[in-house]
Amino acid sequence: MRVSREKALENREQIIETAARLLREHGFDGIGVADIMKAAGLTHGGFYRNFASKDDLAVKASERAIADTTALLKDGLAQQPKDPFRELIERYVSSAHRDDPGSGCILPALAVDAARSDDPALRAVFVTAIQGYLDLITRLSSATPRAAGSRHSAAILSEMIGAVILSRVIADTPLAESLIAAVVADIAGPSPENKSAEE
Amino acid sequence: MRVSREKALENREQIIETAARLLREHGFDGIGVADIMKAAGLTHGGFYRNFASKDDLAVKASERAIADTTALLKDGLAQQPKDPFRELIERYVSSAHRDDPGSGCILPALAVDAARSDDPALRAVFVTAIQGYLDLITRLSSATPRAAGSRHSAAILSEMIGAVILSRVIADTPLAESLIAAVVADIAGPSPENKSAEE
DNA sequence: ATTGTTAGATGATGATCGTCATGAAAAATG
DNA sequence: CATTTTTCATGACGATCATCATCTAACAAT
Repeated sequence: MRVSREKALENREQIIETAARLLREHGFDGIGVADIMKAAGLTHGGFYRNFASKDDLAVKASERAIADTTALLKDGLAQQPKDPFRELIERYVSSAHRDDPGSGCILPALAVDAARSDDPALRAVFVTAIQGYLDLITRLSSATPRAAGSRHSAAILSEMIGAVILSRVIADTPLAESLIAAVVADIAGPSPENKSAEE
Repeated sequence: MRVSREKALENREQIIETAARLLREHGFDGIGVADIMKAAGLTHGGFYRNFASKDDLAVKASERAIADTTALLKDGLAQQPKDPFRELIERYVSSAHRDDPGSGCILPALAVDAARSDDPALRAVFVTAIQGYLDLITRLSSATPRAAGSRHSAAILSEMIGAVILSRVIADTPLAESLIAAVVADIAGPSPENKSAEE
């Protein structure tokens, strides 16, 4: 059957949004087209009118995921104008991010899958995302009077991503919380709240 | 047909070794039982006489991968008794490791896949591997008179893993080599060869 | 030498995969 | 109102998936 022009566009957005979440949760090879369509409230029939292939959807869903998390991050950092760098680290390396890969950064969720892919369009999306993060970190860390300012942004980003990935593996062990705390302190220094209590 | 008792054991080892490589290269969901068996020089028929399931093979292959890389690493570090910590970092965060996931550490290759799994046995293998690395880093970094000695091992391991993953995504871009160099310098300090030239 | 055991090849299972042809039905256009 | 256009559902395509039953031939034990 047919549907209004705006409803069709809404459906397409819904597919991309749903795929952005499910792909991050299950990986590129861990979820199928039919399941994505069903989760989006449609059947698998209309898929190939909207997308050329599953790879094509993966590209668009990854771009969407980046746009969504970037917007969310921008709002979050604006709320903490005093120390946006620390805010970035505390949001990124956190149990909340660890427990919700479906709405988190694509790098810890899908970068390994992207690295295995031979689709240049997909890889390009991830390269762009990495460069965006490197720019952001360079900007925020250099503006802050901390040891992090002297570190290369690539070193900081590597540590952030590795920490989220490791924390997801050990999510249900005693190690989990201490790893997050250790990495946040390593990158952003001891937390200001505890600092007064220490001295 | 049947095969000698030692040949059968040899075949089983071959399956595990082949799976250890292919799973690291393609991910748990990226390679099938039939392809693994074929690459091991067998047909898919005899698989379930050796392993209870594909997950069971994944556990045994992951354990094997850890044992192999640990042995390789131990040999490598023994060759550099003066500065084993730097040797560890330079071997781990390297273009060689980036370009050969099939015989590299399972953490950058499969930790994301393991985090998605609900098989407790598989997750346990990875948790053990992480703890092993944390112990190794603690041991080596504290014995070395460097800034790394004051960093938490979890922070260093996160940075190592994140760097390898990122370098695999950007493998064919100009960024690739500079990221590796930046992270090695960040963890282990400026390389000794260049140090004399700098000053 | 005979016989029982068993490793692995053959082949089939149902499920799921990505992809696409067709049809129906409603929106868009005249 | 009539006609054309287009979106999505139905359903099927062949390929591949993990898993297993069966068979056979050669090793192992007698």
